[in-house]
Amino acid sequence: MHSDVVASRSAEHRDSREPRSGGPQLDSVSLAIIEQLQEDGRRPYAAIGKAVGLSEAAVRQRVQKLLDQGVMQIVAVTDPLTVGFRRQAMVGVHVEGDVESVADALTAMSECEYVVMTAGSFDLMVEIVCEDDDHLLEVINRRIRALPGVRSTESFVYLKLKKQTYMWGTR
Amino acid sequence: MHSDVVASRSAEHRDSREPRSGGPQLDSVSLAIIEQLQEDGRRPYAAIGKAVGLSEAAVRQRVQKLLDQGVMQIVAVTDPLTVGFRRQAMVGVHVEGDVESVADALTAMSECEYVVMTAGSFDLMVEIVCEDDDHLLEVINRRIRALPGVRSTESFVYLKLKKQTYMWGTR
DNA sequence: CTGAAGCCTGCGGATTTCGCAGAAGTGGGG
DNA sequence: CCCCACTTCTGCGAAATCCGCAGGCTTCAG
Repeated sequence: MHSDVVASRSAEHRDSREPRSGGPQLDSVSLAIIEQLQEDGRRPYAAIGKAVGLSEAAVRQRVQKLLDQGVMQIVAVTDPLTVGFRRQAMVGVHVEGDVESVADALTAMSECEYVVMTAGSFDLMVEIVCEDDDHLLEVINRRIRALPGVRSTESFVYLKLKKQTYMWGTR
Repeated sequence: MHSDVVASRSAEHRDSREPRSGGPQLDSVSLAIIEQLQEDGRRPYAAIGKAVGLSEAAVRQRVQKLLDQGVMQIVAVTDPLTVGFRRQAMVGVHVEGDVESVADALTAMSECEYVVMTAGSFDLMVEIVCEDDDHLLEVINRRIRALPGVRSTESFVYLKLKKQTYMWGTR
């Protein structure tokens, strides 16, 4: 019974990967629980309960619900460079026509780790994670620029990742 | 079996919070462990061990080391909009002089969630997470632009976050 | 009033985590 | 070649944690 994650997947077909914008309102207790797990994703439920004033079982139920609803995920995050992805880039995209459909196409590409619709001189910004220069070139020039609706792109190749945190709410 | 542990010689202890670029080489077993934890950050060590062919204690030691070295962190990640941060933006920064010192100053700001040095028309790209428009304005116009070395900035306010994954290596 | 739904608590058993001691492999000096 | 220092893996109890379940409390609608 290790993978209790499987259970939640079948219940609702909503893809938990896809962040929605107007999610359910969270009360201050759930917020406090999230803060605890942002500090340490493996913190025991009992310790969290002590911090937020709830029983261990209550914390467990709330965490499970937050995971099922896709409000948060508990995962390992790494510096991609240390795990073998040597080229990363932020790509700004100019779109003509339907921005959302282009965004969906980019979302479907596994090399696109981060896709966001923006206001400003770009319509979309996309973070790309690749293994090497050839891979990066292929993704940007052959795949992204080939998408219908993409007028032009501008690339910003990563030289050095300086900061990467997940501490919203703990300040 | 687990023969090729060519990795991790000199145990140079660096600042664990600051992601470095050329971190220690990871062998395939550590990579497999990370993949497991990218799927579920709370997966038990025994289950991971079964998946990668190691004992529970060995997995535990390796995970602890990866955390200590700052190669990965296990955290809860959320869609900021659902936890009360209503304004986000990517900011491109043009720098004159020492880019690294500007990057350090940005890294020190709690509203900057992501800081990366880039090649391209921007020297730095920064992701900002704020509570509202006033807060965003204050950060960009009063704090970032006031930094010595910052020549100009260009902002891309987030309209909709379409994708946010942490599944490098699992594709 | 009554039933359903949502959330919390307490509790016991199964599971996991934790610390430690020992074995096994590696890489120099002497 | 032997020995030592260092690293990493394994095995194993003891302690802590996780998990499912039954029950209590409150809210809300009929």
